[in-house]
Amino acid sequence: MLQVAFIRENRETVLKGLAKRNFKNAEEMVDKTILADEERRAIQTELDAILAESNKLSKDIGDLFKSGETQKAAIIKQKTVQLKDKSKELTDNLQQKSTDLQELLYLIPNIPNEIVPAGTSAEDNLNVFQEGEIPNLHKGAMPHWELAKKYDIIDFELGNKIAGAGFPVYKGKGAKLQRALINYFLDKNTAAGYEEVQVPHLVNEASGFGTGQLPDKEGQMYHDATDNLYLIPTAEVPVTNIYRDVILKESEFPILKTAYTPCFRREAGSYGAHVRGLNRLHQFDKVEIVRIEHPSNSYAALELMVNHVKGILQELKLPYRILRLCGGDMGFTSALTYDFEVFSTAQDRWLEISSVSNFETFQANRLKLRFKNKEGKTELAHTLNGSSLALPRVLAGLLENCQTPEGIKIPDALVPYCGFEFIN
RNA sequence: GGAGAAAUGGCAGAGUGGUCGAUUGCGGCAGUCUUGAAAACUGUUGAGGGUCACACCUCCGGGGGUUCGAAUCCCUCUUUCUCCGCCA
Repeated sequence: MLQVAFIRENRETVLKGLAKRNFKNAEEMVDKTILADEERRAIQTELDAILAESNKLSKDIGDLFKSGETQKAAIIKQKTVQLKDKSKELTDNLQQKSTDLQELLYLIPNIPNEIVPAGTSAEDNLNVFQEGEIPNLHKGAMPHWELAKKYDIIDFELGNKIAGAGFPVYKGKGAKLQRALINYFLDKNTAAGYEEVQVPHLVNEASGFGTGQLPDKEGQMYHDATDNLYLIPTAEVPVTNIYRDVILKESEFPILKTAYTPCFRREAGSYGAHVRGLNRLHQFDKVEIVRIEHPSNSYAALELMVNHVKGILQELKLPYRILRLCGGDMGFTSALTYDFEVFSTAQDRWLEISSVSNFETFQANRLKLRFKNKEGKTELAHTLNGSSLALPRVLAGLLENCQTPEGIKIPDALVPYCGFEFIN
């Protein structure tokens, strides 16, 4: 969430940013927030004065008791009763106003970076880079779900039986290929300096709030009501929350983490042809990279992350492109996002396989993730994350683009991880 | 799952109703000494709100209560430790 002080002091910038996102009722929301903040501070000031007086009187009573002047003490005691009533009332008001303010702040998305293109939908995203050859497939080339069936490497019906739609079962070389991809991605990430971590796949409410999944995306996560835990929609949540409520030393920057986790998404309301096969799942595997950066370095870091993911796709020899997301298509918490899409030749469409974002201080503010700057003051850090990479659509692209009449030709980089060169 | 104990600043650990946001030690930072470092000595060192800056306010696991006054008493939740049970 944005800092109130920032909104207060940069009203125009905030409004401009929200306009880029096509955020509705921006002016109303922002002014409501500023007003709530003013009211909150006014109540706080009033309350503080009463508490100060009340503290003083209590001390006086203490002194009077010590010197045996109990009668005087009794008189002062009566005075405090009124103060107490007033302070109780103000405390309630303050709490209410703070909650109101908090709720407003939760509703305001991050301000897009200068270079984010204006726009309302995926149509307006900016294609900033593209490479890799789109293969000419042989006659009879198939989409991945048919290939999966033909070679018996992914069983959607079986997953359906065990859990439901969107929970595939990977079999034989399909399962092995999954494991190979995970190991390959993790190795690439650790080689680039990211420390590998294994994290819980369920998180508590505080973690959900920390990275911004709660309160607004509640319905997209699986929730265990008995213990009030959420199945993670991405490793971003547990990994970034390692640094919730942490004050770093400036020398600790940068922090680089990578984690493999399954990801669980309810994806309520998504049905139809474009979610077929591996295109959209309730459970999928992903290897994530997370960085905690000094504000002055976060955009250089974003660049590094983009180049890192590029390197992997080059090595896999998959045709891909990079989009700079427009204001309307960007995630709630992001200031700048690059999406990677692999071309699915048999489906003749691009599939998103990675999303790399700089959140600036938006998450850090919720997380209370700070560092001590050179002046010794605490300042919010910047958080970034990206997929490196999400498995199902990489697999879809791989199966479709690497198909030959003789079978699926595994990219060279993966062969040492798979232990086979062909799926046939 | 059952019984008992505990939760205090980066860490260790005092404090059991009144100038306590908190003794002390370690660690961190700055300085003195030193060619430099170490050691020693001196000083400094939690977070948030508020203010031009002070003042002032809040926070001793979370929430609630008693009291003029709570780190300290009561209730409750969470977590940790010890013992027992179960167990990959």
